[in-house]
Order: sequence, then structure tokens, then C-alpha cells
Amino acid sequence: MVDTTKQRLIDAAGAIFAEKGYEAASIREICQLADANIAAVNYHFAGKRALYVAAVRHAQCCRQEDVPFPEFPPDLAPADQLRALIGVMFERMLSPHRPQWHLELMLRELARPTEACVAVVDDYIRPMSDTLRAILNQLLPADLTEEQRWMIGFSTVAQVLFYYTHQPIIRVLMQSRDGEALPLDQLADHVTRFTLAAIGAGPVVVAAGVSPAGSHSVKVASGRDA
Amino acid sequence: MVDTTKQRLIDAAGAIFAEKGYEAASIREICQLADANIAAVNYHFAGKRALYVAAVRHAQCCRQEDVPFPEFPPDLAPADQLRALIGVMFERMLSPHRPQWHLELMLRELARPTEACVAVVDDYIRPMSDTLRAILNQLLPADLTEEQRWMIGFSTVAQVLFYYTHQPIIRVLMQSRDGEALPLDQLADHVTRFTLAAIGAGPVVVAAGVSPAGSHSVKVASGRDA
DNA sequence: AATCCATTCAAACGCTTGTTTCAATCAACT
DNA sequence: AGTTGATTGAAACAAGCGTTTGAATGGATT
Repeated sequence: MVDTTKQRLIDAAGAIFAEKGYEAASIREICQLADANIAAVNYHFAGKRALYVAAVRHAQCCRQEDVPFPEFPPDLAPADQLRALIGVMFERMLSPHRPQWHLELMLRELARPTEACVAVVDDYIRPMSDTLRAILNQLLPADLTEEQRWMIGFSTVAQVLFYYTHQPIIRVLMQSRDGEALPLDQLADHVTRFTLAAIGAGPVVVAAGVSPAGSHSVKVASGRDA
Repeated sequence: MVDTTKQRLIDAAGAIFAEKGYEAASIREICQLADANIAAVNYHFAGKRALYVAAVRHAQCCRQEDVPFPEFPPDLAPADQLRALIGVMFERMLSPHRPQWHLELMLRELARPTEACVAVVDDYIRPMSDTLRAILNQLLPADLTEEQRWMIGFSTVAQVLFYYTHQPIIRVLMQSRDGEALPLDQLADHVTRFTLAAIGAGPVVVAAGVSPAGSHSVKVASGRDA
């Protein structure tokens, strides 16, 4: 936005905290990247810790603006809503067209919560979780316990998260593939079909790319392609 | 095993590296926990980095011994094999009856690979991956591409991993539940059914606990209960 | 022009880090 | 008993850390 020292510090801090983690990142390195004096951190913020929290808060704000939730046509089939949401999740995570450190920073926070965690959960995770659960509830039978609905939701998110967090290992394991990452759409299709089939709301198609009938080649505009 | 200084250093290092990460862990803290002199690290190893690598290598050795692969009766149904393997995975991760830092250390390495990563993948991940893929191949139709088989495997592992890595968030999100973690068997049942249903190799049961018919109340001895 | 206030800057603070040094120790072998 | 070689010990090392200080800067207000 504006090119103040404070803003440049937040951006630089976010990038370096995300890359190296809190402890390994140094004030001096951050200030060098931000083209600011070392004392600026303790002037504009209350110290390293406060700068970190500010960076996390800023990250989730940006990320929400970047890839907003899709506005579902109210009559869109629940299965297509699911595909759209999963598409957004993948796009928020793997799409390379924006600084990667926003998501990275938040995931660090979620895996090892500090004081900034509750903010991330309330402002970022919870809305997404609510949306997912609402969609799933349209697809699920009525006689399930809340606990079961949670687990189904977790199984869905888990797949998306896995492809982000463990991308390096995936490439090492698959090695036959020439180091190239799997296409984003293919992943979203797979996760959607896998999930739908698991809850009995779709054909037992096992993976993307070979849909036996045209029954489920959903392709929904995911957010802001145009 | 033996109570040498070297071994005590590896144990202490593993625990602290797992808890705090490489950068945040200090030699002095490790040595204090190991009841060793600070110089011992540079005497028995070549420095902090080498101690870290040694700890990672030791961790995977132990973990393999702790919860070995189940010896499947050769005629065990593939679906039950899957349940058994998923049970072992959960047990290796969430079972509290052993020092937790082994797995923790390896996951840190996998999420952010350093020089010790290839060893972890080759010695620990690959065997598990091969076993899983062998079981899945028995359940899957023959006309799938390798890529599709990989994705199905990933979707399976992802669910298990999720419940470990994001346990803190899960508790915050579910909050209705009184902070108590979900029972291990319930998780393993859910993941197994979810996966089987997704690939069309099981009833479209949606979650654990409400199997409509007795058709799939698999319960396999997972490893070394007796 | 003078005052004020926010901001920047270079330097130093005290502290902790990983590593090195070298004397002290101890068991084993001649 | 004496010597050797491996191990431990306390202290010091230079380097980096987060933070603080107090003077310099620059633009707006009086």
C-alpha cells in the first residue's frame, strides 16, 4: 500500500519469518531487506515479538483479499460448491502468483501455536471451516453426529494441506515424474472426487482424469480467473 | 542402550531439537539435559549440525523398532490390511507411550528438508509408502495410471498426518468437545472407511461408529498389543 | 526564524551463541 | 610404577543476537 518504513518492515519481516522461522530470523537481516535502520523495529513496534505478531496479522488480511471466497450462485449443486471451495483452497496455497510467505507464516503459526494463533484461527480458519461444513452438511445424511461431520471435514482439508506442506517429499517420492509439480486443477479434481465418493455423494470414481461418464466433470470458476 | 556420553547427547539433542527446532535449540541446554560438558559436543561430533544429523538418524532407527510393520497373514483381506496399516501409522504418531520426539524430529525434517532428509525418506518413508501402495493396488482397478495411484495414496496418508500435525487447531475448532483428543481407534476407523469408500472398495459408510451393517467392523491386531 | 515532534541513524549495551583451548582425569597396557 | 591415549572439565574466544541510547535529521507549526 503505502511505502512507509513501518510497512516495509512488516513485509520484510513476514518474508523472513516465514522462510526461517521466528528464532532463526534476525532483526538485522529483516531491517536490511526492509532498507531500514535496526532501531526502527523497536521504534515502530515494541520489539521482535511484536513485529512477528504484526506480520502474521498482516498476512491473513492480505490472503483474504487475494483469493476471496467464491460467491456461489444460490442454486449451485452442493457438489459443485465443494469443488469450488477446494479450488479456492488450493489456489490460496499453491498458486505462485503472489508472495508465498503469507500462507507459510500462518501455517507455521498453526502447527506450533503462539500468541498470534487465536487471531489466525478466528479470522481465517474458522470462516473457511464454517463454509466447508455448510457445504458438507448439504451432502451428508441427517443422522450423523457433530463429531462425524468434523472428521469428514478434516479428511477433506487434510488432503489439500498435505499437497502444500509435503510438496518436497512428494516430488522425491514420485521421482518418475520429472520434478514437476502436479497441476493445480488435477489436484482439486482428485480431492473433490475422492471426498464425494467417500461420503457417498458422488460416483466411486477413484481419481481425476478418467471420469467414466461425463457425470462429474465439474469446472467452476474459482474466484477471480477473468 | 549403553549409557555413554555420546548416547546421552544424542537423546537429549533429539528431544530439544524436536521441541524447539534446530536454530532455537542451544548446545548448552542440550548438554545440561545430557549431563555432559559443553565441549563434549565438539569432541564426539563435529559440531551442532553433525549432532542434529546424528539425532535424526537415531530417531528413525528407534521409531522403526518401536512400532514395526504388522506381519499380515498372507490371506488377510486387503481392506483389513489397510486398516491395520493405518492403525500402525496412527500408533506411530499419536500413541503417547514412548518419547514423542522421534516422530516430531522427522516431521520437522520432512516439512523443511535439510541434509538429513534423504535418509529419512529412504529409510522410513519409502518402506511405508511401498507397503501402502501395495495394499491399495490390490484394491484398485488395473486401468489407473501411476499418478492416480500416487494421489490416492497421498489422500490416505494426508488424513493420518493431519490429525497429528494440527491437533492443537482441531481442539480449538471443535471446542464443544472438552479439549479431549479423539480416540485413536476411532480416527483409524474413520480414515480407513473414508478411504475405502472413496476408492469404491467399501460401503459408502461415511464415518466410524455407525456401521449400518456389520459388514465392516474390522478390528485387526495392530502390531504388538499382546 | 524558531520551535516542536516524529523519525532516522550510528554506536554501543549486555547477553547468548557455537566453538576452541588446554589442563585435569582416568583406565589400560608396558 | 610409569606411560599412553582417550575422555572430561572450566574457562575463554570471537561473533551474533535483541535492545537501548542520544544525537542528527527533516518537515510542519507557531
